[in-house]
Amino acid sequence: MESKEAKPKVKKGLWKPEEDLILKTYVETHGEGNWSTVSKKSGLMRGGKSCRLRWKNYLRPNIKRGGMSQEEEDMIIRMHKLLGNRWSLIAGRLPGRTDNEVKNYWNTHLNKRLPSGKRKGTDSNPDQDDNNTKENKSKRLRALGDSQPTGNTSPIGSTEELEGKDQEKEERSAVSDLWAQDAQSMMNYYIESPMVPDNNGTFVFDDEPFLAYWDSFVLFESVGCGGDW
DNA sequence: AATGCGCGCAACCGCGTAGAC
DNA sequence: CGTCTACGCGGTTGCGCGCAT
Repeated sequence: MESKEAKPKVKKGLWKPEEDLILKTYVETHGEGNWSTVSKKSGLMRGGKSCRLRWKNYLRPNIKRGGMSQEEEDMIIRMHKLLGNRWSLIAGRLPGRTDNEVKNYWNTHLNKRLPSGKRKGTDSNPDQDDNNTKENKSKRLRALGDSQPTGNTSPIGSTEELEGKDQEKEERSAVSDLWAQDAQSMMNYYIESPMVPDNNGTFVFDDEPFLAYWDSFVLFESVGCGGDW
């Protein structure tokens, strides 16, 4: 009974060191992308998603593992207040950190520490709870505009499709207001108490990182979604 | 010393979006 | 223009470890 037609082709579970080595070698040789073919060509019996996740979260160069610094923690909290559960965006501002790690860190360390912290699975910002349902997810993405390096759609592009959709307009307006308020407080915060360079140099939030951090906000504002704060 | 419980982390799953055909 | 495929993101689950009883 071993030769079954429905044998599981895709391996699951924890990655073994040898699997890591295979994947790392393969990606370093052939580059990222085409994850669906990586498993076949490299000999790994893993799904493309699994390979991509493993590379992105653990094998990629410059990955920083281990405890978060106070600055990183503070950054996560403030970014989450601004962005909600936009883990990839938050992680994008933390050099060497991945969205998965940020997400886990939030769920396990930060969420419970906050006054209104919720339990696992309902980790959204209370202020934005209604906005974090799957139903509204795509709406929010369009309204906020994703600053993905892949060059995603402009938030403006979808506005033309909103004819008669007052609900979406209201939502966009509400989001805009929220951003304006929080951006203002963010600006005040960094003006009054700017980040200082970390002792070990792992995290610097002084000049350029600050600008890099703000570029998404500027992008958002510049596309006409926000007011002038 | 053994058992149970809780916590943290790694990985999987489903959905949405973008690009190719 | 419509359909298909691959990629990326966020939510959720399961496993392993450490601590308390």
